[in-house]
Amino acid sequence: MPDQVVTRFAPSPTGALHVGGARTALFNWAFARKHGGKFLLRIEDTDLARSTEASERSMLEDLKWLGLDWDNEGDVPRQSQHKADGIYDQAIDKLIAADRAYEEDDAIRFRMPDHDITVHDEVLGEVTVKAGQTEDFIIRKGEAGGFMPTFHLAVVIDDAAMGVTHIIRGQEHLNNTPKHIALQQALDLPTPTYAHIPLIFNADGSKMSKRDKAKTARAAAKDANLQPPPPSGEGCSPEDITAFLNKENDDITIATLIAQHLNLTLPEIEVADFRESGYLPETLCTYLALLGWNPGDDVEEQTVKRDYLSANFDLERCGKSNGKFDRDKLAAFSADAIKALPLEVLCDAVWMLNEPTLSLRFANTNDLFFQGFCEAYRERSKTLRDPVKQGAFFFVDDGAITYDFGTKNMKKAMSKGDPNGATLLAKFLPTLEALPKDEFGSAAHDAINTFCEQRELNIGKLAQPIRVAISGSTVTPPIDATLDILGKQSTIARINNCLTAFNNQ
RNA sequence: GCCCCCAUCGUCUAGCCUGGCCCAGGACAUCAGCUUUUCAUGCUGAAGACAGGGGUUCGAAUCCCCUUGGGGGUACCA
Repeated sequence: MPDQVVTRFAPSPTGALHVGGARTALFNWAFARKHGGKFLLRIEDTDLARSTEASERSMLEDLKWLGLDWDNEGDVPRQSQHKADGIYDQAIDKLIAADRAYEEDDAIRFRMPDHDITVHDEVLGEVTVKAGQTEDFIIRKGEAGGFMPTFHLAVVIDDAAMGVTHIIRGQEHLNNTPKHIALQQALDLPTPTYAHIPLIFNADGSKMSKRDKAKTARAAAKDANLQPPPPSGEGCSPEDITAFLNKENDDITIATLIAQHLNLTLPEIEVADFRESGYLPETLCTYLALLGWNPGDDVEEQTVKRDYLSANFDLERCGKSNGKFDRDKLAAFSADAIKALPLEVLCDAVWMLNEPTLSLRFANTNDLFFQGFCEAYRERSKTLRDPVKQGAFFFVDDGAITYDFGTKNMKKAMSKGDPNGATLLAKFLPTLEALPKDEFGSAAHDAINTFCEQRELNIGKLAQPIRVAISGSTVTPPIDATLDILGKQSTIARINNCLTAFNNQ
């Protein structure tokens, strides 16, 4: 191990940071932290046409959100700048002078050596590529590419310039490594230690890509028998939608529109998607770390947090085989993490999601009713969005709750038995009305108990009709907590509405 | 096609390097039971894998070879 370990994450800013990149970043970060070294960032923007500043900004933001801090904050090198500084041209001149590179058309090609090259990989072991197996490759693009260095030349030079000692990257680069080693040798640069980590795929083995969103939206549209026009909206015409449904494009905007219209969640691919869906950054780090790395001894998710990784991560325990991204497992980790959160932290995290409906009923994070709301849903939530999703009935007007008394569960709650739920509900209403506004939930709970005991009824006989009345469904958190959050006024109003609707059906 | 990598339950994996403690352990998912005023949670239990074939060895998930399967690369993308 060198005196000072230096790792780097070097994304090309051509889109959003996606989970594969996030894991690469995480491993580089963890390895550097473990060895008290440095974790650096670099922007690989040699592809002038595809690189954007917006993408660069979003990637840095996503890394920050994940909690992966880098040590060259404020001084993140960009290859386009290095090009301007002339450091690539110097190397090219040197290679041409030594006859290790030659011009072809207006590009410059590196001459591969005629000996075998062995990569000493920390996770895969020794990989030898025979002489003649790798073709001479372009190191500087022609005029069309702005005479920019290619990725191969730029990485080699920049890694050396930044003093990078360990390169942890995806296995898609394994075949590039002999090229890079050859370049390092020709340029008299040291060869860093390499570690190629396995790739991440979808559960069905396909590549995880943005197109999955379009595919999901299309499939859902087909299932719902969505005819072309429906969701058209801002900046999107019926023709656009037809084109999208006919697979003429994979426009994410249209996919998102359809998803909203159909009320479905598109598969998360990029880090930002997971944040948007309400996953905690720590949860994503844990899941990603365990997909490809494992501390052994049956150590599982509850232990493998960022701090643990920065103290224990190593290359020896990286797996060699590709993994499949399992959303159920991530969700399970997320549910566990949410359960373990201190209440204030949970409240802040839910509030930060900026759900517009939240401020309709709650003042701020310190609102005791909001805290009750978060507490009521913590055990039921897989993501931070779940409280608002599952508790949507809290946020509508009392008159806007709709009742469908025809479904099996609703029938059971309201119509079955003698007396039936609706009758019990009507009988119980005066008792509720007589209760004080404060501590309404627990008072109501006591009243329900008494009411049922007197009549030798199972508590559910009354609790279920109340659930139905206040939520329009048979599922809510425990009655006392729910009524506490909802308050006396809304509870009474909803019960009245419900009884009216029931009698009018 | 050629080159490279990989191969344990459906999934992520422990065990493999340093063969015997492994008729293979954990987690997620699944199923069943208990808890329960709904939904969850929680608890208990069940089912579930060494890709196939050859070797080596007293003994192989562990070492070697072949086959098969999966993946990556083969760009003036990174």
